This record gives sequence, C-alpha cells and structure tokens, in this order.
Amino acid sequence: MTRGIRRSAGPLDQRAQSILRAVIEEYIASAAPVGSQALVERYQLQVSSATVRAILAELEAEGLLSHPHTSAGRVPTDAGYRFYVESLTGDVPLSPVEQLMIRHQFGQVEFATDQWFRLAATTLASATHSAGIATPAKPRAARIRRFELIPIGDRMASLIVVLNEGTLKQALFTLDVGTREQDLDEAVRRLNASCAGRSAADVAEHLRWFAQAPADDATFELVRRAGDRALRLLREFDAATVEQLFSDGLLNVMAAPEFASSEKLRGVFGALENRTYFAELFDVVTTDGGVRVYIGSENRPDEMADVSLVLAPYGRPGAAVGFVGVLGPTRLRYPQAIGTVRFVSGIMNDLVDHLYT
Amino acid sequence: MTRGIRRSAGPLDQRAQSILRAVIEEYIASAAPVGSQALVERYQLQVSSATVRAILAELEAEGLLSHPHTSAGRVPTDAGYRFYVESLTGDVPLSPVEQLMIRHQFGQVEFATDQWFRLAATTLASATHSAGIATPAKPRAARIRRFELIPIGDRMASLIVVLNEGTLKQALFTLDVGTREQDLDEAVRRLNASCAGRSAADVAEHLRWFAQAPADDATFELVRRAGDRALRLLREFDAATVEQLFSDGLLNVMAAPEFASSEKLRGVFGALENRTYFAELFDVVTTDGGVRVYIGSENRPDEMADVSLVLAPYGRPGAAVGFVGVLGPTRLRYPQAIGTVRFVSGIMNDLVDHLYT
DNA sequence: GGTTGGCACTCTAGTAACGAGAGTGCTAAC
DNA sequence: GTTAGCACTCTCGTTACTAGAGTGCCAACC
Repeated sequence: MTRGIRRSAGPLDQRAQSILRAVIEEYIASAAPVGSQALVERYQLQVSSATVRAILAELEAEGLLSHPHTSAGRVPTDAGYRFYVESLTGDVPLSPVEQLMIRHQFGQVEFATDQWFRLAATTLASATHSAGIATPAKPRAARIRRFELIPIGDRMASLIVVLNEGTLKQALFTLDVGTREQDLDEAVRRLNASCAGRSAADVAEHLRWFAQAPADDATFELVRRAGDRALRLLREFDAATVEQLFSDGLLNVMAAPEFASSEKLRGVFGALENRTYFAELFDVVTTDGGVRVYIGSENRPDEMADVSLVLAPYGRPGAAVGFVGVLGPTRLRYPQAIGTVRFVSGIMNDLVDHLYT
Repeated sequence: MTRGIRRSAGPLDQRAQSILRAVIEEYIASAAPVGSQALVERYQLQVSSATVRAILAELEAEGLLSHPHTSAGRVPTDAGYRFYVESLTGDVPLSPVEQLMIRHQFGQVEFATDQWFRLAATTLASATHSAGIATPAKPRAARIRRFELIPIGDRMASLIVVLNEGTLKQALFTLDVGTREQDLDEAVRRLNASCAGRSAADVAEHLRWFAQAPADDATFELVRRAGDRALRLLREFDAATVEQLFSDGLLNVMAAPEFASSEKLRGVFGALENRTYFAELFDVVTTDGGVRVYIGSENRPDEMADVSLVLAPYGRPGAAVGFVGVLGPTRLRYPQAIGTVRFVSGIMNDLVDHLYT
C-alpha cells in the first residue's frame, strides 16, 4: 500500500523528531512495540493520540519506523536508530563514580600490558550490560629488538624474538646433534649484531647476504636457520591483523529477549569465532579516530544484522593501535554505550601513551 | 509411587543390559524418548513389546531410566549414562583417515607451542561435533632461565622473565629519570648471575640477601626493584591454576535441541567464563592419567547439570601438564568422544615429550 | 490547515475443547 | 517367563473463540 511521494521530503520538524526519539527510547527500555497511546501518556505530549498516529505514519513513510503487523505499535528501523544516534542524542558521559571505579581497576593492571585489553572488554561489558570486545594494541611495523635461543632438552630450543615495544614472539627450533650451549650463545650474538633494530624487510635483505656468504664455520648454519625462522615469525605477525579478539559479557547479550530463540545468537557467535569481519573493521576503525557505530544491517555479514557495534580505536597511530568496543542488540542504549566506549578508549590511549614518554 | 525394594538388587542380566544400551543409543541418536515398540522394531529383539516394557520398568526401578510423563517413552538418567560408559561400551578409536588428518594438522604447528592447545580444542570440536576445550601445559614449579629489560620510551622498560621450558612472563617497569641503557644491561647481568636457574622460593631468599646488602651503587636499587617485580610475577604464575581455558565449537552445543531455549545455555557459558570449576577439575584430572568422564549432575555446579565432560590430561607429570577434553550435552556419543579425547591427548603427550628428549 | 474524537477494522495472544497418536501398565491366558 | 489385549494417560496439533491493543480513516472542530 504505497502512499506515493512522502509528504515531507525535507528534514523532520521538531515535533516529529522528539516523537521519534520517544519511540526509540521507549522501545529500547521495554523491548515491545510502542503504541500512540502509551507515548501520549508516558511522555506528556500535548497532543492527542490521533495526532501522534499521524506523525508515526509519517515517520514510517520516511523509513525510520516499522510495523510488525497492522495492529501493533511501532518499532525503530536500523535507519531510525541511525538518525537517533546522529541527530537526536549526544553521548552520555559516565558518572564520576563509575569513572573513578574504572580508573581504579585499570590502575591495578597498569604494569601488565597483556591485561589491558582484557580489562577493557570486561569493563565495557559490565558498564553497558552488553558484550565488551577488545583487541591488543598491534605494533604497525615490527622492528626487532633482540633474539634469544633458550635450549629445552637436548634437541630443541625456544627461539624468542623481542620486538621494539616489548612484544614477544616465540617458536620452537630443532637443534642438530651435539650443538653446545656456547654455539647457541654465539649464534644469538651474531644475529643480534646484524639484525637488532631492523624491520622484517631489512632482516630479509640481510639473510640473503648471509645465504651468499661462505659457510665458514659450524655456527653459521645455525645462524642462518634461526634467522630464517625468525623472519617467518615476523611475517606471520605482520600479516595477522586481528591477532586476538577478546570478548566478555556475551551472557548479557544472550539474556536479551530478542535472542531467546538461540537461533540468531548462533550467527553472532559464528561471526565472533570467524573473525574475518572484525579484521575488516580493524582497518577502518583504526585509520581515523573517534567512535564508530554500526547498526544492525549496516554490518556486512548477515549474521550480524541483529546486533550493533560501537567501536573506538586506541593507541598511537604509526606505533601501535587496537580497538575496543561494545556489541549488543540493535536495541542498544547508544548514548551510554558511546560515552563508555569513548571513556575506555581514552584510558587505553593514556596507558599506551605512557609507554612512549 | 514407590515400589518398595526393587525386584533385582543384583547386577542386571544380559538382556536387560542390551536393552538399556539400545535405549541409550537410540536416545543419543534421536533426542526423543524411546518407546518399547520402537525398540522391538529397530533392534530386532526376539521378544514382544510387552516384555520389553517389563524390562524397561525394571531399569527405571534401578534408576537407570526415567519417564518424562506417564505416556512417554524412556529417557536415560545420568546414572544410566554412567552405567553405559562403564559397562556397556568401550571407546571407539578414530578411523585411520581421521587420525591421519589430525596428525597432519598438528604437524603444521609442531614448532608453535602456543598453538598446540588451540588446535587440540578445534580438533576435538570438529571430530566430536561438540565443544572442544583445552588448557596450555602449565610448568609445575617455575624456574628462572633468564631476565631481560627492554627499554620502551624514556621512563619505561619491559621486564621479561624467561622460564625453564621457554615460557615467557612480562611486566612493565618504570625507570628513574636518567637511567641509561648501560645501567639496564648491568642490572640484567647481575640479576642473571644471581638468579638464573633458581625457583621462585630461591629467588625470594636471594632478594632478602640483596635487601640487606649495602646500597653501594646506583644500579643496586634497579636490581632490587626488578627482582622484586619478577618475583611477584612468578608468584602470580605459580598461583594461577588454569591460566587459560580455550574452547572452540560452542556453536555445536548451541545447535543441540536440548539447548534451543538458550536458558540452560547461559549456565554453561557462565561456568566457562567463571572457570573456577575447571580449575578444580584441573587438579583432579592431571593428578592421575586416563580419560575421565563427568556426566550431567555429576558436575558440581548446577549450571553444568545438563552437560557432560570428557577430559584427559597431557604433558609430563612433574614438568608441565594440561588437559584437553570435550564438552557436550549429556546426550553425548560417549564412546566416540572418549576415543577422540584419548587420541588427541596422546598427540599432545608426544608433542610435549618431544621437547624433553 | 492542523487537530481531535469516534469508530470500524485487523492482528496477536491466550484459552478452551477436541481428537489423533504414542506409549504405558495391568491382567488373563498361553 | 512371555504375550496379546485393552483401558488409561498424557502430549501435541488443530480449531474456535475472545479480549485487548493498536491502527487508519473520517467528519467535525478550532
């Protein structure tokens, strides 16, 4: 039943906007379709329900609201949420008490870099009653700081590569029979002498040089192999965009009534396990600052069409970046979520900054 | 409606056992209560349905089967599954093809210790169509191999402790203004000289000695503080039983019809996030070898009453141990699960063994 | 022209009634 | 000990119905 050209093609007038806002906030709070009567009663609108109905019909024509069935109330569309997020609300900052509590928690893991992103996810989850997600900060172009070769048993060693920011990479490494600890030490010394401070590309260059040089002693082969292994490790590291994606509070999302059937839920879990979509987002989110919101079907994969993401980058562009965020039903309390994500990403920024000053 | 003393207090006769087995396997396959008629038809029993009904009543009196309601078929109880696992079935080994595929996959991560337990969980999940879980191998008593202090920025350093098995621990460390790189190197040299090869307890002893010694130079304070920090790191490491619990294939469990309501599901997820129960199991499972099965209500926490666990330890007792396992509905294909868990734990054993020879 | 009360209409959700089907438990006969 | 027969019970799907909520439209009103 098309109504032809919609009556008001321009921007919505003030009243329509405030009614849209009321519908959305009511729906977010109640999870049930919102009727005209309920709006008039609960929001003290100075008009009758009939008038409200006319406006609701208009908002529906604009594509901002929809109708589960003829005689039900209105439900926001993804476009409606989008308009709400962009024009009808700012972000709500966290209360001072909450800010203090969160700062306190981060203070306790100040010196444990590997805990930062976990705590970010946990904090976001409990503050927004949704799922919190976070990645560790990933150094842009890895530079080698130092090598180590730690013998384990007789024929094995653990090759450790320490990168500039203190990031560690590790791989096992088989030893030839009769390799002595001195040999390892000597190999490490040579590797460090020639590769420390270099990027993966530089190391590759150097290794080619090594390969051409005459194999003058027994240690040489060890150096070559270890260097080769380390290079592969670095390349793998550079290639992986989202090395880890930590999430917490998925239980909160499971508890939402729209996910009671566990059918849509499976899609979301699948997307989290799969992670390709988040790798895609990583690049977008981290290239320019600020909080980004992805609402329902704005997410590329269909499985994510029922959830929204609020994401923000953190770190130092050019040095190490990651993101933190919230995953919840489209019926998310956006202003609070945005405020919280902004706050937590700010804390993470401070933590990373503190590393470099 | 108690029937008083059950008729046969002794062990079940052969026929009753094979019918119990039939009921359980039928239920595992169909997820629906099993009736007497269906059993006679599908298992070519040489008796009538009435006879089967008498036996079913007997098995119910023994507490091995139960009745959702008067006119429904039988469903196994947890005790029924227990009897089945212990007396009615051995473990089914994996097919040679599957064994080969799994070995091949593990071959590809042979040199990446941090991937082993992840692959174990993933493999178990896909082989059993349930969730796979695994912990990394945790070294029993940590011994220090080496220290490193890597400067980051001007006032920060990353303190790295390398343990015997190549395990790495890391923490940030603030530097006093004007600390030079030589100072760090000197401090590391001293720490390594006095602490390498020692356990946490020994290091504590040495630090006490350090604390009493006269502060003869600037580096001394640095050594003391770094040693202190490292000690705390080691203590934290020794204290944490289940450092990580990796799971994969939770989607498989979500797909089971008994978890369609997403209500029971939440309990399971809660237990996985919480992890205290798994820490408890860790000690039990790793102290003596072999596959262990926990069926439904045999699990301590109530949230786990609807799932079963099949767990096996791996590693070297006294050196480093962890566990791998399967989590699924009580309606689990136990023989296959047990066989698969045994196989994967065997592979993990080989990998760890390979480290020490 | 915008606003409003009135009213017919539509759709859902809940309830009750009902019959088919599956399965049991008991009993009497073999 | 086994079996055929049978009454009984409970679930599940279907249908019918009602109450309730909410819409959309229209004529009247300011």
